[in-house]
Amino acid sequence: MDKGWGLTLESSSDKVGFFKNKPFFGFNLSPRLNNIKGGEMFSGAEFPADEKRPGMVNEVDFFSEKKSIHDVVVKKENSQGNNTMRTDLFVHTGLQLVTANTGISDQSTVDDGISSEVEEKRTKNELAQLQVELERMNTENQRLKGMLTQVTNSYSALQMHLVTLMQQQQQLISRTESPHNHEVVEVKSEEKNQEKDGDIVPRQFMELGPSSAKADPVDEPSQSHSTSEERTHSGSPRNNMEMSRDKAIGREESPESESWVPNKVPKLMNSSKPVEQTTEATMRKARVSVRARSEAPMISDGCQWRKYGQKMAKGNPCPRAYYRCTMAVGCPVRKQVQRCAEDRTILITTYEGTHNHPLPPAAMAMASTTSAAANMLLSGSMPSADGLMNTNFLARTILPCSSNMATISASAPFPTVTLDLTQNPNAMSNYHQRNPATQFQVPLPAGLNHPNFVGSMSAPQMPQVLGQALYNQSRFSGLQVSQDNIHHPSFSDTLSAATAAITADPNFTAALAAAISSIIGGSHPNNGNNPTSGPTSNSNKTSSFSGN
DNA sequence: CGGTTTTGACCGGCGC
DNA sequence: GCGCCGGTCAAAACCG
Repeated sequence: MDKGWGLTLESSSDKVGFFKNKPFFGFNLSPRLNNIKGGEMFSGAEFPADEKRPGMVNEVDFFSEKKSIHDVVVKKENSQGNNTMRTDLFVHTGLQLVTANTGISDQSTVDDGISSEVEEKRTKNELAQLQVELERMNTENQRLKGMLTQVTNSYSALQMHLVTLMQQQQQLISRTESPHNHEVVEVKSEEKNQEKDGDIVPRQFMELGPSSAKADPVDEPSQSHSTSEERTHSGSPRNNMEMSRDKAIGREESPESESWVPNKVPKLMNSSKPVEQTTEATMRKARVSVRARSEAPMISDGCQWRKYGQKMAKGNPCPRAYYRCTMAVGCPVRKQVQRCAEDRTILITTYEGTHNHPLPPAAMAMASTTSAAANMLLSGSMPSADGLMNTNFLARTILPCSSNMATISASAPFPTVTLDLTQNPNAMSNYHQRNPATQFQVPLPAGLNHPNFVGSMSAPQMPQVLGQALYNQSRFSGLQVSQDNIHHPSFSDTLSAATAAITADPNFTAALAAAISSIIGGSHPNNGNNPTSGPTSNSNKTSSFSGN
């Protein structure tokens, strides 16, 4: 049907040149009608000749001799329609006039008479209406997307601001209660004041690593500087890494040491070390771990990663894969991906480091998520015990609906924020009723003498963090899989639902988990490998790693 | 052919 | 000092 129209125009275009570039009814038919694009419609080779005939005949017949009648008919139809119909009529009429003026059409006709013409008209009107409707909805959709982005960002900023203020309040309390924290509190407050001066907006980069503490220039306005700088002083990731390692060992810090510092940071907890350095050590090791239910080998976060290692970790039969960000030369950001030992449907992705390059929007959302989490993790002031209590307190008081989303454990050597997106009684009803505990871990240094560490990511942060994560996930999927829409047809719906849940539904965690599950449940084009598929992929290798 | 993955080797921290 | 372990390297294999 639409092909016929295209051919009609194509035929006319042979004689009426200006028609080729003229937008007209049926030019951008909605996908549900046809995939014909504007250019294709006039390509001439698209359709077999016999397909041209019917539409052409009808159309030409219709316009050839009975312009007056046609007008009457159209008007009659239009009188039943709404505003959209009126628009259609206008366009339509123009087409007819043009076609009629070309004089192409004089192939017998009048046979089917007015009835077929009316039918044809009606169909065209419907199509035109659909097209206009589609365009209108697209426009509306774009507008809403923009609004959502804006609202999300504003919400994030406000949330962070609120949390920061609350933490400051907590710090004051802590200061009065525990005088030995005095020094730390002051330092932290200073940092926060700096943030309050305008740095609270969601960062565009993952500031989990050294940069946050060390006047890292890699904040949003100066990303290009940093990138160029990074490129000048490190021709390759290898060089960069070696440099970082040397610095880490020698502790001869310079502001440019933003590259990845392996978690081999030598003992920095000596009492002789200044507080600032201890803080930096903490920042250096700060991690954000995301737990998400996913069948895919790796959740997508908007960045490009290259696998550089895989090992068997003790206590987990699933191998741990190591990835390095390859979006820019020398980007220090790494991540580890591993399946949960208890439930292999859970994928644990741990981010560490700071990007030294601009990120795509989706990755920025994720970066802001992780950065917010890390900031929360690193910006408090309470020592471990207080932090634990306060976090839980906040979780239960401020976000009672998700009270068990905020827990703190002291099992990891580095401060780690764990965003658990697996808790969803609805979406995961089939399995995983066990293990309900670890939603939001803020592991503390085992040594405990980590005066600057603060396990105080407060619960109010969670909606924002999770929302951002979800938002990112959705947007990224939509962006990167642009040619892959078939696989994720419901991203926007998921996003909308999840966003609505975040903002309105007190049980947002359940909705989020469901949304995340649905999003990352499918395969992702980025995931060529299967790093966490368990010991199957390289079981022979496994022995050499675990080896013992 | 260039980029990515695989995988055995290596390194450094840490506990005993 | 030794062994374990986490993390990384880098050559070879693989892939599009």
